[in-house]
Amino acid sequence: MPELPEVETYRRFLNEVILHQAIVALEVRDAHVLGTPEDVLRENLVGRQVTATRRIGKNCFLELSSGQVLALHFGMSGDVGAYRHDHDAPRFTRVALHLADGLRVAFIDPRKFGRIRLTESVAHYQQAKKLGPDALDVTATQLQQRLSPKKTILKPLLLDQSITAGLGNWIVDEVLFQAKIHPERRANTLVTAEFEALHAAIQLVLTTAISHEATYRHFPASFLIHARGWDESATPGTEKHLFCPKHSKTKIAKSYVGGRATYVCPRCQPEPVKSE
DNA sequence: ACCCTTGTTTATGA
DNA sequence: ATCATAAACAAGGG
Repeated sequence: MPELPEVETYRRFLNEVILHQAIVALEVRDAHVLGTPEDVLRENLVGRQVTATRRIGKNCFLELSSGQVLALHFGMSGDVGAYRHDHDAPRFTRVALHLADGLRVAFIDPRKFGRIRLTESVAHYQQAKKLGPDALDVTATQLQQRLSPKKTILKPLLLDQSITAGLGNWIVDEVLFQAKIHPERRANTLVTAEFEALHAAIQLVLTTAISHEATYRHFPASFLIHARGWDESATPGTEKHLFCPKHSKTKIAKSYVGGRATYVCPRCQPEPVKSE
């Protein structure tokens, strides 16, 4: 689930539990999630402390007292947790930082697409990974500048972390629904008012999601996410509320855009005409 | 047993 | 150079 709102929620959690405390041990339960060799990581972590936390898009950073930075990416299924006793370690804990006061901070990742690596600075990492401006910082003008030269369809561009960092699959669908723009519109056909609507929708969706700590069930009824069928009966074909939150008679359409599952209200988000 | 999945990287071909 | 597509990564859960 980790898109920007989840990662921001993780960052705030880490900021609460880990700041200004000596790291006394690095426990590696599965080295697969390490993007830096275990011994190098241990050398740079043990005896140091985290002085600040940062986030760009879906990446979380722990700034260390050594000046180095620990970069966390959560892949498809990453999470964080804290525990005190070994037998209380969350299931799928892959790595844990042991703190001076006995608390252990867990990097949890069932599917192991996440990575923990050391980097010299946040700026260096941002450049190396080609991350664009964070989705919460990007302005309507910047969006227009970055998107309008492109003739390709909008949704894959919004998922592209080098254009703007932090938007994932469901958020893009939610943003486009709130902005009333079809995901297959060509980016160069959007008018200024639509870039402004896009920007407003990004702000709305991200701030709403963060304020609910990314718990989907608590999102407003006006959100498309409730039509994705993630709740209760998630068996394909048996999804429950498949109707538009604004047009209770209009069924939400599911398709694949850029190879990703995509949900659209055909009435709120009219399909582009062929000439576009 | 089969199909789906929130992300990113890489290969391949147009 | 740009773009589209698919596969790969790994594994849980329906």
